[in-house]
Amino acid sequence: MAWSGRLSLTPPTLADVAERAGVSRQTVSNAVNNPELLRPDTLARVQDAIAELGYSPNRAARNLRTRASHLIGLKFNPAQEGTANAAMDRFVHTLVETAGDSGYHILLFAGTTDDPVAAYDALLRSTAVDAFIVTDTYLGNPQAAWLTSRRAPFVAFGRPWDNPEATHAWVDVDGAAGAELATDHLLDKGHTRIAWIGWRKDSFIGEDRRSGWTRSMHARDLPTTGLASRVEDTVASGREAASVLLDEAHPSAFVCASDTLAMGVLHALGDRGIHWGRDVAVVGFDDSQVAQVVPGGLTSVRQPLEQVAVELVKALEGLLSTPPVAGPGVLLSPTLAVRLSSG
Amino acid sequence: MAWSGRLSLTPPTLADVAERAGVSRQTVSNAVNNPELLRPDTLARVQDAIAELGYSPNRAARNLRTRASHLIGLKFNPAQEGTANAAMDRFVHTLVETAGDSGYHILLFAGTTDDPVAAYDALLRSTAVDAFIVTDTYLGNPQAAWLTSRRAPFVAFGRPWDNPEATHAWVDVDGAAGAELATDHLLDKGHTRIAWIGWRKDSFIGEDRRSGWTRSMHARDLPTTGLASRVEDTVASGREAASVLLDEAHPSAFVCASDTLAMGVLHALGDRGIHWGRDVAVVGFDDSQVAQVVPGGLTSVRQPLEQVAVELVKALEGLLSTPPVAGPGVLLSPTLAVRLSSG
DNA sequence: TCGATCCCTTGGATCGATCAAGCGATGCGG
DNA sequence: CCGCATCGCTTGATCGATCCAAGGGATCGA
Repeated sequence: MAWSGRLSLTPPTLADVAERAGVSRQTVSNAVNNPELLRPDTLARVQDAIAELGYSPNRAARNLRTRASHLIGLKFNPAQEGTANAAMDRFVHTLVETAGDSGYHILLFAGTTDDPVAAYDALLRSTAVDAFIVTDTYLGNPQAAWLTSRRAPFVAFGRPWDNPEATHAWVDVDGAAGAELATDHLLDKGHTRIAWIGWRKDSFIGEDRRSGWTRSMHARDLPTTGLASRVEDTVASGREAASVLLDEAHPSAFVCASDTLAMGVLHALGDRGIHWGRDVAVVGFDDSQVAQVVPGGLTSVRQPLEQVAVELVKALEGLLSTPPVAGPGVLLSPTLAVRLSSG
Repeated sequence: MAWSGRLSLTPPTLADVAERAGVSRQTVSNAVNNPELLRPDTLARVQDAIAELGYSPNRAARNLRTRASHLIGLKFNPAQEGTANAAMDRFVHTLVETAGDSGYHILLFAGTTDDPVAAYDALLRSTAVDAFIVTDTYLGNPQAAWLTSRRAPFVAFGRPWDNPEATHAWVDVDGAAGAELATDHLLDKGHTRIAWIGWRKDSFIGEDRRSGWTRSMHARDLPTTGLASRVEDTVASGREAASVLLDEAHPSAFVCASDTLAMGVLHALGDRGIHWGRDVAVVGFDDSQVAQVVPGGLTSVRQPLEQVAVELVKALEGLLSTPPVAGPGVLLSPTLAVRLSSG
């Protein structure tokens, strides 16, 4: 506060504080970074001076000397229009908070689709960030391999599906367990013909979630053939897939790989005057805002994004400490947000 | 690329490039910052060396010398659970892209609710950011006044409702025009009894949007008394308000201050077996993902967030140029995304 | 031939913090 | 009383880019 009233617009420096407290610059530096090195009375005197002047270390200078920026790079991938996947919002928020508690800020950057590593490269070369959090792992992950070869510290939100040999740190949510949770929930409600609507086969995440559904069905010796459909992640294709399944397989419940697809199912049911939640149960995936506000509510698998953020930051702290501590992967379990759509 | 293969893990410096290109450090610096000062052939030679070494200026060093970080601070306010307001997502994305084109990155930080300016203060004092984009202006805006007194460059997304004298730069969307657009649309469809469900009176934005509805109604000499309701921004209160209005005022259409409230209206209509879109029209506000994926689609006022981002960055560039150019406020017009809920 | 550009070099200082070495005072054992 | 380690603090160098001032060499026109 103090210096804002002064004539000079430049913030106070370490030297200013030193002069005021009657000590050397280094002592002030120690007061800030290694207080235990100072005698209590000196420390108090320096802290008083710091408070009086409203001193805060200059980031640029500190970054230059210590070769660290205390910034974590995050490529911001927005939700697609017309889908229900707004997980980024909730995730980023807790990430910002958690990182902040550890003294890190999040630096957002945009990526060009044609060259996915260009933006990472630019930030690394200019030493603008200390590490990255990589989230766009839906279809393989060229960034991870590239960052590894570059020896750049990073943690991935998402398993290295395309490369089981990968040794980097990662945090992920067990999608199979989520789908299993959803299917078990429906089975417990008495359903036996439970259909699956998921993504196309080239999606690792989609196949993972699907495996939870099969696992759950097979555990009760129920058939799955003819009950599954794999489509694009849009409301329209979810609606179409549901329509076909209703005609051909007569399911009494649906589990979907996303809330977007689940909305498509609701749409198809509405077309036929079927009362969803009463006549046919529907469960989505991601617990998006859509699931929360649609009349009656859509039962949906909820990813523990807050926990994910905490684990990511924990892993990053390990990587950035000296010596670096490389943790193994962390797999978290989702929960089920039960609402009226599942009866 | 090049240096990543070398034994040394330190990135190349300006001096390295200079040596390789056979020029002085100053010339390399000029090649990067003032290319027009160099003879074309020298420039090419230096650029080759830069490319070969994979050189990129060290941000920390540059920041220290130039007293600029090329970072824009943005407090990340997440959408509330259970509401449909995920505008942040779309807004942040375009902001990151637009800022990136101008050489700026976005630094996210979290704010504590008890002291709204503490986080701003810390970043300013440590010279971590060059400027701020302030978005949380729903109920007055203490940050703006504080930042002004601190002489910190910033642009607000949202008008200075609580202080018309404020001189800072801002960008906003004309909420009244949006509500007017929505109401006119319904009037054109033949509706005359159009109800309004908005926020509590202490919300400047809510009152602004409401004024668009009254303006539109009065322009056609239609009454508004008894047709309006002011509640919390939740699905439940929207539902309740709609229910009361349906009983007492028998409207044939609703205009809402948010998609969240509009979802509440859909809920209330569903409760009574009224077919929305056919029997009763509904229009929401914000064009959230919910509006886009709800079966049939919810007609909604769409804010031009991409334009907002562009204008914000433009204003910031003005503020950060020398001499600073302070632009006046910019008011943008929303559009209407028409879907089946309005017939 | 002289001077005026133009393009680049040279050497240095600077931004503000941290690192590494060093120095005086104190305490303790021999 | 000396030697030596320890504590608490100071001093000079350093990170890498930019800014500044002065000047040198080549080219060109007068």
